[in-house]
Amino acid sequence: MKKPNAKERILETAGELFFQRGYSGVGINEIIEKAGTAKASFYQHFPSKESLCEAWLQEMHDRSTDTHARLLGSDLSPQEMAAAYFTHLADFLKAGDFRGCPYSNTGAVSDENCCGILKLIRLHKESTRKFFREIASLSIPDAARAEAIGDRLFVLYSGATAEAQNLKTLWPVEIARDAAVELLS
Amino acid sequence: MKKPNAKERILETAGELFFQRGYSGVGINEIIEKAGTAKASFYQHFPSKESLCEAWLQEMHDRSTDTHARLLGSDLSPQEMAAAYFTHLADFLKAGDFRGCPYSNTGAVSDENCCGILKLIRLHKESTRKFFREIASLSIPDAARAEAIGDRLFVLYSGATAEAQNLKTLWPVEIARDAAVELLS
Amino acid sequence: MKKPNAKERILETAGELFFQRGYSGVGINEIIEKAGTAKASFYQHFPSKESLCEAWLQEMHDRSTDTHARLLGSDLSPQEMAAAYFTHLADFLKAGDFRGCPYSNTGAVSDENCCGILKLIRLHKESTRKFFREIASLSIPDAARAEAIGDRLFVLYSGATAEAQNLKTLWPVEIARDAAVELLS
Amino acid sequence: MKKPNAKERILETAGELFFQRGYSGVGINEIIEKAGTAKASFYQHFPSKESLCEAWLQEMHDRSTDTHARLLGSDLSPQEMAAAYFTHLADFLKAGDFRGCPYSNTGAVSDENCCGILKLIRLHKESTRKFFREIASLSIPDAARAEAIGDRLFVLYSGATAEAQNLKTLWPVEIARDAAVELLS
DNA sequence: CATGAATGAGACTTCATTCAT
DNA sequence: AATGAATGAAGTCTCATTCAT
Repeated sequence: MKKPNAKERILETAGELFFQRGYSGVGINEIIEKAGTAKASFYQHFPSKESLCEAWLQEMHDRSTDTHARLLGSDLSPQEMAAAYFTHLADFLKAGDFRGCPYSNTGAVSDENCCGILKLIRLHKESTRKFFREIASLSIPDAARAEAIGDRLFVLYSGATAEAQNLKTLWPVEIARDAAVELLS
Repeated sequence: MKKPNAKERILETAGELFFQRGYSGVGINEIIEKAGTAKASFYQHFPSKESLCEAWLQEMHDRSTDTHARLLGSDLSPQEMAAAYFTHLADFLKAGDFRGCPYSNTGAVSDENCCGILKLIRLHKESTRKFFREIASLSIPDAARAEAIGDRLFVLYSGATAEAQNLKTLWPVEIARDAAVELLS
Repeated sequence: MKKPNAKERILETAGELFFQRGYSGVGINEIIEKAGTAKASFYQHFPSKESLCEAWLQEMHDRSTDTHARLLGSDLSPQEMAAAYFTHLADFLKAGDFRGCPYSNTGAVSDENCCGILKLIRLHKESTRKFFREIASLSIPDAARAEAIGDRLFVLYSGATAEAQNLKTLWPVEIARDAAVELLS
Repeated sequence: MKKPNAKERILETAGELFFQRGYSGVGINEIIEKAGTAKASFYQHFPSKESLCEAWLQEMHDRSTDTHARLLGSDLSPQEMAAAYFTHLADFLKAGDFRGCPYSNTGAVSDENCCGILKLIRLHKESTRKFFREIASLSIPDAARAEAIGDRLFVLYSGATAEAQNLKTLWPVEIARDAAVELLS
């Protein structure tokens, strides 16, 4: 009755469930049941539900860091980079039933006690902000203006994600993409 | 020890708690305790926790409708209207410990079963979107372009609120305000 | 499926179980099962397992206070009082399968976090000590000597209870009773 | 990172923890963590937590047997022996944060299933009783009376230890020592 | 001889809700 | 209209133990 790789199965299962229904909407019981693990096996690998959430956020952050680097390392123009990113965002949202940004959603149910979680959320958000600033700096010579435009892209990105979730539609992403392309012209 | 207006006290108490800690982070027990009501009195006035949430969202929506009408009825220029709105948003966020948008936060923990809640969220969001479109239409003659710019303002507003919550800072709001003023020039 | 008087049944059931197997050896699940209550019913009446323990200790303390008062108010001689008390102790231990002193047993598994429990234990022990001092003062004119003898009776009583538990025998109680009578002569 | 003498380290660590917080208050996980051993290494040396407890009690019993023999073999008078023993007890209790008698504390959380543990407790208690009887026999010619007085010393010793633990004070030990000296005069 | 992953059972506590009065 | 007691289900987490390597 022993099954190996419990940790991986738990992390993968939890990732899906947290994404679909939110950190507070998913219990340990459901996670371990769907992962086919015993409760104690879970706590062997993760000291708490909170730490599981942190592992999930960290894993996604690593992946998004890769995506950012790949885009910035491509031979696309800044506008094309932004457009590609928003297109990728639209695909992601559509595929995920418009569940929005996992970081923002998690932050919505985390109080100041969850400092590990909150730190990861801020880390990811600042990292994404930096990504947009770098794109902006590629097409805008003035450094200060480039930073401001980068931040504007970041805010558009965040709003597009949030409202696509709230309204279950993709038009906010399209609006944001158009605005981004305009800002980078 | 009889206290009148139990329903109002419950609604007010729940509003504060839901706002501060999120719908899923507050239990009925805490609400009735802080409101000074009995368990069964609560269920006399609200058939479920969900319906209490709906009443809260509805109440806030009514207030924001008033705010929108007052702004649109003022003699401010479109840019001034937008600027005033974002300034008001900054004040609201600062006063509320950067808890962000109650609607988005509630949506983050509601699944498709909570259709009443989701409907109110969409109602409010569409109403806010319409508010920004009306502002845009005041300064942009072309109707289609005005709608697009209004939507852009709406997305900026949403992103500013979300990231102010995530990063516990006001710069996203300032970025959004600057962008809004620029778009309306 | 509703049953009234849950609190009383819980307290009675818990008392028996705590006494028989110790505070740490009995779980909430067993208590509520034997009491025929739902788990949430338990927590309606007692905020925690610890507070249930406190209620149990308090209840026993009240009973022992009555016993002390009744003995001291009787027309027995001091020696007869002490003898009666140790006889009563022997009966109690025999009836209870030699489980010893509930207070000492509970103290053996309570750390400094359980300050409410520890306070009740000390309260009861000091109260019992006072009871023995009062008996001693009835037959010993010198106040200081009476207090010392009273304390000696108290220590004998405690040791008799403890070793009757450890050795599952009554001779320690008989030894203590003989010593007590001798000390009061 | 290999560490030798895993068994000894486990026994030593467990001894400290069992003494400080009681048998039921310490888990295997904490023991092996503090001892720096792996779970399975523990079960290689001890078939169960219960058997670890037995090893601990046995070890302490051996040490106390030595102490008894050394005292009885000394050239002290019976009164001096008793006084020295109670002084040693006071030092032990003060040093150990008034945790009382490990045997009695362990017995308080052991039911009839733990027959190995209970047997060791009885063994140790009878051995201590015998020690006091031997002291008494040194100063009391009549054999029967010596045995009774020895038992009385034993009960005083037990009560002093128990109440020093309950009340976190040393006066019960002093009372018992005074009584012991008086009984041996 | 040593290890770390896996486990079933159970720990204490809280959830939103309903009942009888 | 108002109440406090009662509830089933679920919450997070820990227990002593065993397994394959």
